[in-house]
Amino acid sequence: MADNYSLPDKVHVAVDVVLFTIQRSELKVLLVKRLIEPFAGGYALPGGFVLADESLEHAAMRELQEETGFKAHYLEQLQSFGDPGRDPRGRVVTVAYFALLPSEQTIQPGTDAVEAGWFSAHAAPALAFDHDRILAVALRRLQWKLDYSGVGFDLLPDRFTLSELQAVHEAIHGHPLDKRNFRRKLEAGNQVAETNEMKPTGRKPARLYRFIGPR
Amino acid sequence: MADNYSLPDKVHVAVDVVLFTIQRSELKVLLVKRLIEPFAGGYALPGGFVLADESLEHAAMRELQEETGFKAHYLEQLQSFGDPGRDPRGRVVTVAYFALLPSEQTIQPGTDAVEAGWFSAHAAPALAFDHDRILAVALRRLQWKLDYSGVGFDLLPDRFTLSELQAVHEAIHGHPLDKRNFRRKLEAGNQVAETNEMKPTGRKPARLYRFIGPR
DNA sequence: ACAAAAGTGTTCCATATACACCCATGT
DNA sequence: ACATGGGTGTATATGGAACACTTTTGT
Repeated sequence: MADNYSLPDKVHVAVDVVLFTIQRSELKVLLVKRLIEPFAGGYALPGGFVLADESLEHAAMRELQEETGFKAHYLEQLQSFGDPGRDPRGRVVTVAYFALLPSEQTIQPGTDAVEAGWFSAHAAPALAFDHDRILAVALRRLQWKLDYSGVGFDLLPDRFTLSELQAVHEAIHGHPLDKRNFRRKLEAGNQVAETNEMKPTGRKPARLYRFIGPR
Repeated sequence: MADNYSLPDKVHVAVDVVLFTIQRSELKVLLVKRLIEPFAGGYALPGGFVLADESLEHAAMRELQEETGFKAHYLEQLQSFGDPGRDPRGRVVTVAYFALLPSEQTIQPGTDAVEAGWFSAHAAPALAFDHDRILAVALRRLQWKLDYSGVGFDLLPDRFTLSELQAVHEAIHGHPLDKRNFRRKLEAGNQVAETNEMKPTGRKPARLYRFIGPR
């Protein structure tokens, strides 16, 4: 770490959170409406500045909670974005986070501070700052993680049917999957265990499963 | 992005660079000796503070160049580290970068500003700050990228033998690979093309290859 | 009875792994 | 001539992809 340079006190650090959920088998992302300039009236990812004594993760959780009322079920760092000029107010480096919310909890957000809402993740409106780019990176990461870890479970309640889980995967990848292949892979992965409970579906009842093992 | 919070002007932004190279079939990482407190006399990753009007990538390249004289062949963002307390001087969020240098260029670094040197990446000394953690993350990323992209080529001169390339993979993964399987996978990947040149090896000459196609 | 989603196996193909010998050169 | 690393093929195991019918319930 160089000590032979004076500190540039004008660089600020923010966090932004890409919170995904599933609603009616569609992948949604949480956006907030900006009330003030710049980009007033436009949509942006929830986020804000990091406080002097909190970790980056804490800042991400706090901003999400304060701005939208939601508490993410899964949170991981995505990438940092710091091009000069990405924020017209000054030099802001943002650490982007990627978060998931189980579908049961996606009630409409409490409009405490700002207007927030769920938008189709695959067809989101144009966003403020470089948030389009951040969203695109988050989407790719989500698709990737889905195949290589059990991250899909964080989008469902703790008891779920296999068809519901498959719908999550289909919504994220944007194309249909083969039911039998999907189930075989799940068995092999030892990530789900059946329960004794059945879910009445209106037609033939479906067995409920629960998540086990490491994600 | 929250506007209802005053900006915490005490958060500084730095970059740190994990520069890998191959020397005598061993994976090495570039470390600098710290001349002043904190951690004076200890080793650390090269890095320093981001200037007000440069991109994060630019800061990474600049600090590497200034501190060690090296110019990375490949540079990509790794992850950001920002726990309060990671730097005893104050609140510093660092954006870590991951970089590669072809083995031909790993002459001893110019000791302009600080003492720098190459250390075994798998058995590096204890590092200042949280740089051990950063190095560990970089190593995992390197191993991962090696299998899923042509990143290994950035560690070799632009003409290389297949045995040299295999040695790079073995050094990074830390275990031997099967020669025929390794070569078959390369062919399938369409990432290398043979040249007409042969490299005299002291024994049977080896064909030189060059990198083609996307990495 | 019928509509609708739940559940269940097999075949085929591609990719990964294990393994051993001859070749060309410099000394 | 011999020592050294360069170069080459085959057989087996494993994982992914394609594909259709029966079952159970509510109406």
